[in-house]
Amino acid sequence: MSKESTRREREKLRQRQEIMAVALNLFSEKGYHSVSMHEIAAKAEFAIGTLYKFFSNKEELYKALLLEQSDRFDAALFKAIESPGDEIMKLRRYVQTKGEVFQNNAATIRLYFAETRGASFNLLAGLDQVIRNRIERFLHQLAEIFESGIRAGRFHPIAEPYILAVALDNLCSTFLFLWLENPEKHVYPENPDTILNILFKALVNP
Amino acid sequence: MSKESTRREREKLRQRQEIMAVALNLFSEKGYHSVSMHEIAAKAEFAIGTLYKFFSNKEELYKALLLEQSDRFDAALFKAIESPGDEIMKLRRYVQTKGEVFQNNAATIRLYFAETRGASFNLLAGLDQVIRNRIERFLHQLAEIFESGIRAGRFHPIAEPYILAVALDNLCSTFLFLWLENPEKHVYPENPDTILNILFKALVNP
Amino acid sequence: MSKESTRREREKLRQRQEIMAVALNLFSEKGYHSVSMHEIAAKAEFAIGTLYKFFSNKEELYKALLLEQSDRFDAALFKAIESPGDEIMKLRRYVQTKGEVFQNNAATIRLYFAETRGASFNLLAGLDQVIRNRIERFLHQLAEIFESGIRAGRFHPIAEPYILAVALDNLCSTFLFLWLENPEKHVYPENPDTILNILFKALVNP
Amino acid sequence: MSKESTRREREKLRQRQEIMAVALNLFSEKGYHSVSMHEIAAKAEFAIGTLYKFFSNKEELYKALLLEQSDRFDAALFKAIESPGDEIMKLRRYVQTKGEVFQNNAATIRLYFAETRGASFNLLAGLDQVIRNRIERFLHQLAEIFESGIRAGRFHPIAEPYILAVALDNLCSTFLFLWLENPEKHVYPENPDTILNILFKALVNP
DNA sequence: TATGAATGAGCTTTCATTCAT
DNA sequence: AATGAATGAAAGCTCATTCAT
Repeated sequence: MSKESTRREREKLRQRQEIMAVALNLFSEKGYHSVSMHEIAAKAEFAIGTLYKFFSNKEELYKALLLEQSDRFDAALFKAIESPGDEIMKLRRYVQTKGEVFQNNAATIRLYFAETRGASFNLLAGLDQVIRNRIERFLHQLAEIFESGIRAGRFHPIAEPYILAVALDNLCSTFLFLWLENPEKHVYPENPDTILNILFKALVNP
Repeated sequence: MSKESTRREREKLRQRQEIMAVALNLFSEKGYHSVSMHEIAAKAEFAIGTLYKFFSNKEELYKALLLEQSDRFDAALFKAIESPGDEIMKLRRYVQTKGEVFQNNAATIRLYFAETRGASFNLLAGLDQVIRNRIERFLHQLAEIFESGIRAGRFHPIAEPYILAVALDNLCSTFLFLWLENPEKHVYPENPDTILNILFKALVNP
Repeated sequence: MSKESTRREREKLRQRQEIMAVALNLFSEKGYHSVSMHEIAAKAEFAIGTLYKFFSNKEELYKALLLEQSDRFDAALFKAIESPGDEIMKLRRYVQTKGEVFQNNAATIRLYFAETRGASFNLLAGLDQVIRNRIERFLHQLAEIFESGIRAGRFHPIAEPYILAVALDNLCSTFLFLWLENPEKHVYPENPDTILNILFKALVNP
Repeated sequence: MSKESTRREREKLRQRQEIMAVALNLFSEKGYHSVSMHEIAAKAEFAIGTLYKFFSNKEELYKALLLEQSDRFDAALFKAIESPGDEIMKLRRYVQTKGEVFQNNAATIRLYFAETRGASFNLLAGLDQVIRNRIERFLHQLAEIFESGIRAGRFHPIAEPYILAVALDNLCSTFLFLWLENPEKHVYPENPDTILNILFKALVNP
């Protein structure tokens, strides 16, 4: 009986993920408003009513999608900066992991930026508050690495740690967007130092 | 007689701008798809038919909005980097001007990023080709400043000029988005050097 | 003063006819519903308000058009069958006149059949009652010719005179429609007897 | 299970026919442009969306209507002229069948001629090409009967067979229209010979 | 429990008509 | 008297959502 219900639950979860996978592809390809619930149902080979058993409305499906993906990314990035090593190693791993995550989940990234669909404009706004908090928490964690490096005399205190965290994250995103937009022309550097050097090395001659 | 027709034209222009102002606010608040032409008409206190006298359809109204605003921004930014002075002065003026433009046109900026409305993900995609070309042209102009600085031995050649241009531009945008989203918490630095230093000064101790 | 007002009235009539001429062309080209009052106004180089000075609405303009044209056709056909001569000469003149009228007024004929636009289906229905009465009156006049011919022993009484009138009129229309539809292939016979013979000569061998 | 799906399909077909019946009545009463999809939906007691499940747009519904009816008429008329017998018997049966079809399907006939909805004038133009071909094919078949009669020496060769076919067909239509418009006053002759005599017997005394 | 037929609010757009100038 | 800017009812159509089976 417990086994039975477990099997059922597993089956349900599998169906839920099947729907989300189809929705992810469609939303990232065409944008939120250009995908209909019927289209998702048809491609996932479920009845439209079944979709509404799993997600109470279109918005919920969309949010669940974002949440699930953000979860995976967050875990991977947290893991990268929490692993042992000095500040430079941690940043290096962060740059590398962010690149891998982006490149292995192009559809999801597109989803993030495909359509903010609401009162929002900024890369964060329009996302679920849960996701925004998650990103904020991560940036502070990243800032702590800079702070620790500065305290250790390893980094110059050229800006506030949080500013530096935002700057590094943004620098990575910039390279990744260039790559996403035109993979032939722009390559996300395999060596993380290429990006870190923009922060680490002096641009202006002394 | 000429006076008469001038008054009419002025009146027409005023109405057109009134519609655009209302549309700008609504689109930037709620996104393209969540604003109806009736809503715009009602808020602008015109009959729905009158909107269609000025803009042949919703898409045209939206594009006209983007184009007009992009025009103003482009002019301001070009002026900033074309004014006399060495490379550092030009970049400084650019950072400052971009900040002013953003902060004085928050609604417009929201519009730019409110909704890409398509299968796109990148911040440029989904925009009118005219605007994309304009942005691209500007980035190349910005890249030339870096290139000139490198040739003059004033900058270290730590990355390709175009990459540096994109990086600086995105760095500014990122801080401005943080400010836009939460003006109390995040302040766009009044001193441009705060941003430029991230690129200009060594982060890692030698 | 009387001269003055006469000149004005003439001018007004000229304008009215100018509008009707433009409307006739547009309606016959595109059909009633596919022509807008604005289109007519623009092509006639009048303000839209001016059209409404002459015709209280679109329907009225259309009806006026039909009425005026029907007037001209009716006059021509009546004249044809009222002119002196025996029954055969009258019918001959009728066939010839109907041909000339059709061929010289293709646009108008198209107008008649372009769109019945109402609860109607038949070639008469949907037309103004005035026009229907006019046509009915004409057919009776035509029937009288057949009756007179039969009474004079000049025609076989193979059917009621009214039936014969309808048949002859329809025979002419048939030839003319064939011609209208494909002027190269089907020619309306220059010699009226070609049509009359279908009625006048035996088809079945005795 | 199969029974189940059959019942569903029958139900669907019934609904489709219900919509078409309502549409037929409305279109034939008021003409294509003067009937709205909402009106059809309301009268058929369906939601507007349901109409669009059956017919992808208004035009399709209209065409489906014409096609279905034309199909039935075509079959009946072909059957009439293909049944055994000499040319006169075939023509007689044709005249009779056409009369029956018209009189039993007044609404449909009205539909055919209710509105050509275009720049067309001719009774055929504006119809679907499929229907026009069907009519054309039928007229040629009818022409062959005349030709065969002429070759057999049974008919005088007073005109080209195709012309005679068109003439007979239009003659029937004309009388049927008179009847349709005013059933009390004009009677479509019960005896087909009344019409055929106009073609078959000499009108003018020798 | 899963289905998908049915719903109808709400969208964009057109155009006959009005009326202040 | 002539104008044409302004109006808004109403059209065709879509699609998120519901609920009887």
